[in-house]
Amino acid sequence: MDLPTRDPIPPGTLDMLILKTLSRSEESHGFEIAESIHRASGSVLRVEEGSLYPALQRMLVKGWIIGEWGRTADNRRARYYRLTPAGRKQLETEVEAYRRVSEAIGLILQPG
Amino acid sequence: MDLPTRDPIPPGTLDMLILKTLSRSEESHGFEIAESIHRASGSVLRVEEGSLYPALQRMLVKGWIIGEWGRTADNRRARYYRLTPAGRKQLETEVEAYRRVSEAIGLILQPG
DNA sequence: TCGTCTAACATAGTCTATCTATGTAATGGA
DNA sequence: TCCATTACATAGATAGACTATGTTAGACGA
Repeated sequence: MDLPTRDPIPPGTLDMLILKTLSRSEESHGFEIAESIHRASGSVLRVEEGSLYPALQRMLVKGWIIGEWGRTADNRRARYYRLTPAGRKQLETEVEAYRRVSEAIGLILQPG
Repeated sequence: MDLPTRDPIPPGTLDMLILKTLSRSEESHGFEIAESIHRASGSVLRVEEGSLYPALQRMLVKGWIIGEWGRTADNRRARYYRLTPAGRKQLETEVEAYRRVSEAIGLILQPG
């Protein structure tokens, strides 16, 4: 029983989580982003690669992030992503909507 | 511009919201459930009929709710649903998972 | 230098769940 | 008799995350 605690990413929140993760690091490559989300969530959430990379592609196309090929510390190829101003704006929008809906659900779940 | 404030139901939460709504009323028919969710959410969330009725069907099949045809106050046909013990258990499970994931996302969204 | 391992990226296809659009039946009122 | 409304129902579209699989290139031991 050493499987790590782990829930799937709720549909609709992945972009927000990636954007938020990028917002607090100068730049990151894919694996770093996934690890970062896992760690920052207290090991509750894990992004699968099959979700992560398509999401990064979509966000590149939308102009929310830019990506540049580079080298990791141990000299491997990796694509480094960073937020654009549009991405920062999008993050704000998504967090706002997330909080609104979250509070609404909280109201419904209240005991009573 | 009198469109009511309204966000879509986040995927994966509809069953929980319906179960919770039923848990606080002896019994309700479909329209009442939808109105109840809308009202209890502070008019933020609205369940579309095309989501509501299929969800009720699924939950009938799973044995989480039972439904009986009856009459509304103004003598219209309506199907009245109520929770089963299994439905009550399911509600607990879903709320627990929802809170766990919610907190995890909250951690990630923390400023810093 | 050979062979294997792994990191990192990529994508096709599937699945789940909500939404839009549409339709039915039944009741009450004009 | 005709129409509006309530309540239920369902087909099809759509979105988004998952599983499964594949590719590439560098690391590293023998």
